[in-house]
Amino acid sequence: MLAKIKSARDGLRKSEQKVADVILADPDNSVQSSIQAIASLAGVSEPTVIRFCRALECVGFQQFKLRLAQDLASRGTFFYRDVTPDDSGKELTTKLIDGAIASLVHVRNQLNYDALDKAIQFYIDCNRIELYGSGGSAIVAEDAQLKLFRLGKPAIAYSDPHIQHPAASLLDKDALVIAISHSGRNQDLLTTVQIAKDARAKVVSVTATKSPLAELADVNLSVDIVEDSDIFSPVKSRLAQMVVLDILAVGVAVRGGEEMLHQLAKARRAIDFKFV
Amino acid sequence: MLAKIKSARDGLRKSEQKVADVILADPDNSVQSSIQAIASLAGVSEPTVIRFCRALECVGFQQFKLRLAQDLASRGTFFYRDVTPDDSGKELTTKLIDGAIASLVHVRNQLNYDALDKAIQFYIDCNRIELYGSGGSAIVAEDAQLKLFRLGKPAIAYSDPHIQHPAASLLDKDALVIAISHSGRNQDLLTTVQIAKDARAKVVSVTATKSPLAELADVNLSVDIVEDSDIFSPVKSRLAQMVVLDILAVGVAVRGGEEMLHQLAKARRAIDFKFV
DNA sequence: ACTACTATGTAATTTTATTACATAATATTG
DNA sequence: CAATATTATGTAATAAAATTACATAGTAGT
Repeated sequence: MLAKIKSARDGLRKSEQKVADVILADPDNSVQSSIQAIASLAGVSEPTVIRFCRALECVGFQQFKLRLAQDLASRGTFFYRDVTPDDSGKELTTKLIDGAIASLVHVRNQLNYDALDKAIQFYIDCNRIELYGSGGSAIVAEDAQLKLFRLGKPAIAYSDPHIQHPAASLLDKDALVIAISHSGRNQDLLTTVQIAKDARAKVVSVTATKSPLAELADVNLSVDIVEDSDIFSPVKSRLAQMVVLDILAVGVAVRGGEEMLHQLAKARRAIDFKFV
Repeated sequence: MLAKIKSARDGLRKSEQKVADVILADPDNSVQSSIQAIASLAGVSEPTVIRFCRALECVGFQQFKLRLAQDLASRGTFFYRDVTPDDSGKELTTKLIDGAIASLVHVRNQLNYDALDKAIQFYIDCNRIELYGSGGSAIVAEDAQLKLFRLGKPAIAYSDPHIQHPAASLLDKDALVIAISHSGRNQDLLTTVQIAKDARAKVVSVTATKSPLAELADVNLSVDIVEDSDIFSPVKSRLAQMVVLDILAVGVAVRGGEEMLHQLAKARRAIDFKFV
C-alpha cells in the first residue's frame, strides 16, 4: 500500500498529492487520524482526502486506513537497534522484542539437527538427567528441568558449583548431563563437566560453538548469540537456550511415539490448574 | 489481539462475551464491519460493543478495529503448526521457533505502553521489590529478579505460597510487588497479592488481560498467549513474560538517565565473566 | 424483600465520513 | 485571446457511525 501510494503519487492531482505526502511522511500516525486531521494537515478539504482514497482503489477512507494499517503491520522485519534514553515505551518495546526475535531466527538458522538427534537419543538411552548452569543459565536449567521432568525420567537442576561437583562425581554411564552456559568458558562448569565425563556420564551442552564447553561435551546444541548491545547480560541467549531445550524436550516427546504424547496430554491436563 | 480477546473473554460481562464470540468467529469480516453490524450480529446494543473495546484496553471502536486488523495482517508471517511424530529435526525446530516468534510478535503488538510507563514509575518510587510466581512463572520471577537486582534496589523472588503469604504481609507502601501468572487465576497468588495490597504495597501483574489477577493489580502488563497446541505447558508465555519484564527492566534503566546506564555498564563488566 | 450495585439498553449528541453541488482553475478551440 | 468546455477543488448539507449520558433491568448481598 505504501508502495502503491508512492508510485501513484505523481499521477494524482495536485491537492491529492499533498495528501499522499502527509501520509507518506508519517503513516503510523495517519492510520490513527480522522479525515479531518489529515485534511487539515495537508491543507486540503475533506472530500479531497476521500478522492485520494478512491484514486487508490479503495471504496472509502475506512478501507484505505485498514489496508494501510495491515501494510504497516506486516512490514516488520526484525532488526536490532540499540535502545537510547529518549526512546518512548513503544520504541523500547519494538527494539527489544525485535532483538529477541532476531536471535530466535538466528537459532533457527544455525541449529545443528544431527546434534539435536544425538541429544534426543541420549535422553532416550539414559535413566536420569542432571542439569548444570549458574547465574542466568541456572534459570534456563530450572526451566528445562520442569519440562524434562514430565517426560518420565528423574531430572534435577543444580546451580551451585559446590553442589554440582559432588553431584557429578556420583553419576554413572546411564546418566545424562545437560550443561548450560552462555560463553562456555565458566571454569567451575568446565570442571563439573569433566568430573561427569570421568564418571562416564553422557554430556549435552547448550552453549557457544567452539567454546571449551562445547569441545568437552559429547554433543553441543549451539546457541551463538551476540549480546553486543544489551544493557543487561545474556537475556537473548537465555531465551534462545530455553527454546533450544524446548525443542529437545518436544523432540523427545514426539519420538517417544503416540503413547508418550498421550501420557503427556494427560499429565498436562492434571497440572494445568496448578501450572500458572 | 485475537489471543487477547480469547484470554480476556471469560473475564468479560455476559453481553460482551457475545461480542467476543462474534469477533472470534469471523475476525476478517469483523474488521470491516461497523459497530452497528457487530452489535446486531451479537444481539447486543452498540454501547456494549464499545464497552467491549474498552475492556480490551482500546480507547474506542476504531482503535480496536485497527489493532485487530494489524493482528490479522501479521498473523501469517510466522504461524504456528502442531508438531507431529514424523517431523524431522528441522521441521520440529522450525515449528517451535516460529511458534515462539509468533508469540513475541503478539506481545509487541499488544503491550500497553501506559501500563509500562506506570510500572516503570512504580519501580522508581519504591525501595524494594518482591516477585511472586509459582510453577513455570517462578522461573520468570527468578529471571526478573536477576535483572532488577542490578538496578540498585533489593529484589527477591518467592515461589512457595506459604512463604509468599507472610512475606507479603510484611510489605509496606514503599514496596513493589511483581506478580507473575499465565492464567491470572491462581488462587494462592491472588491471596498473596491481596495481602500485599492490604499492606499498601504497589502491585504490577504480568498476566492475561481481564483475569482476576490483572483486575486486582494496580497495573497489568498484559501477556495473552494461547498455548492451545503446545505439548508442554506455558512455554511461550514464559518467554513472553520474560521479554516483557526485560522491557520493564531496560525501561527503568534508560529512564534512570545517563548515570544509571553508566553504572550498569560497570556492573556488567564486573559480572560478565561470572554471569555465564 | 429490600437495598445497593452492576450490567445493559435507549435515546441524545457528537464526531466522522460522504454526497451534492457550486465555484475556481485550467485547458481547448474558434 | 476570449469563450467555452473540462477538470479540480472547496463549501455546505446529509448520512452514517461512534460515543455519551442517562434510565432501567438484573443480580447479589443483607
